[in-house]
Amino acid sequence: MFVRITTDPAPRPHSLNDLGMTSDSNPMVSLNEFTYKKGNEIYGEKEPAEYIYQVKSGAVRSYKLLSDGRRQIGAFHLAGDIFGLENGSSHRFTAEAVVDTTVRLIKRQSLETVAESDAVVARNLLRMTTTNLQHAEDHMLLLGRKTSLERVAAFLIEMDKRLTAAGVLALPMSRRDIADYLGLTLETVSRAISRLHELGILGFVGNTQRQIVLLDRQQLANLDLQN
Amino acid sequence: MFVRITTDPAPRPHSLNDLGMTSDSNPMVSLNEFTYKKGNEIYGEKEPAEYIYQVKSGAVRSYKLLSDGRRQIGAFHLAGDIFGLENGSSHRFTAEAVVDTTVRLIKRQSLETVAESDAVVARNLLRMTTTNLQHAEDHMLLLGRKTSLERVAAFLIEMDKRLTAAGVLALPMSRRDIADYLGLTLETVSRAISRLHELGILGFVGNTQRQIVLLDRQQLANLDLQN
DNA sequence: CGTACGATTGAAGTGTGTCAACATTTGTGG
DNA sequence: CCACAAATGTTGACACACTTCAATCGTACG
Repeated sequence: MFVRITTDPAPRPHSLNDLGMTSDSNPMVSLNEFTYKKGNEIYGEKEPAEYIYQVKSGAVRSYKLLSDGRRQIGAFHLAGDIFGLENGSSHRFTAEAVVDTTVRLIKRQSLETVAESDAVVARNLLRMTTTNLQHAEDHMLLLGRKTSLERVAAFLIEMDKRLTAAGVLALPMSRRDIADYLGLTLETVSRAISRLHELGILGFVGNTQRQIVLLDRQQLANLDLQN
Repeated sequence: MFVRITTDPAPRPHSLNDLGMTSDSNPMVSLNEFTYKKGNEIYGEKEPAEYIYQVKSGAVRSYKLLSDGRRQIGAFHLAGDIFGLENGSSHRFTAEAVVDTTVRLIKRQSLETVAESDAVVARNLLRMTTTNLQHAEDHMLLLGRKTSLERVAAFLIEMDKRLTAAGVLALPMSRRDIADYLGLTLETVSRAISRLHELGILGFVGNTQRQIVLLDRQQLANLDLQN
């Protein structure tokens, strides 16, 4: 089911324009596109970072693995987000398509070359890195100190802000993905969502539970303690 | 109060030289010093960020609080470290002196002014922010997915790398600080250290347990799974 | 339409938290 | 420098939030 957003002049967070680069203004910078099937790897941890990416459509998870398979997802990247922006020459996460996903690519080196001479690009690069840092800092608080209900509430609020269309949260990622993002098990995530449903804080579209309706954002925000 | 930096050729991690700024090369940038007593606040979360800081001696903790008092320490800043480098105009952590601590101050605005025209300063600013981001990313994995023993092992390895003098770890921070850094309780930290002692992985100087000797770094590294 | 995958729910287990007692160290004032 | 008080650290017993294991259900998609 498609929801058509007619005109979208709204400035998205982390658009390529934020870098001060478009194919128009910088014909040197190539903006290629590529599509990944659900579950496919976009790049692996410790691989050399040749490109940075912007999600055109779909969703991406960035994660680290421990040697025994435990996984921590550091971030989900949704439409408009830029990811793969590492410093140093290699990626610090593995990135995979959560669903079929189309991304734009920018050669990392060309970006750095531009940044060297263009203060605007350099500053925006810094601002984006800082935004990522800020997200990581907030997530440390969540992972270190919040209860399962607070984590799930925070997650729903975050997703609500980022991908709500028509008041419905159509989460592209599985319970396992959510769990690995929140430092929980998928069962605990499921139980927390059930509990929020019982509490009347959220509802579902139809009988499926993939599409969530937030009925009481205020109560949800109260569950996730202010930091 | 002005402090003249005489000669400091030693390349510290994150020294002010890394910013490409010394009082010699940039007489515009003032390098003041200030000393904080143990436990005193250096700046508070959401306060306007006027300065950035470099630890001259001592140690600093940066943390966030939930409204009910739960605390997550995001980082410890030791001699040589630069902290308080936020983007946006306000601090995202509260910073406190763990012990009596002397810091150097740099006016944030003057730094940004220099960065605007000096690509070297700008790049180093980005590099330092990226280093912070990298630490936060690794810490998310620890907080989300590691056991208490793995966390404490990782902590000891980190501190060993950063402040070992003469093979002895003299931790400046309390068990509570360590716990709030690792997302545990102080009792769990204490038990983990006792366990590492029983396992022969670490010992103590004298009868006190404030000074820790790492007897088997290899075994300690094995406990903290590679990521 | 059936098979497979993901989600939910229940029951039982466990790692870490909580509460409490005691030990040790640090700080303070005489 | 000692004596005491206060703060910090250790250890034990018990509690509980979350995990683990397992069964069932629902939905998607060949």
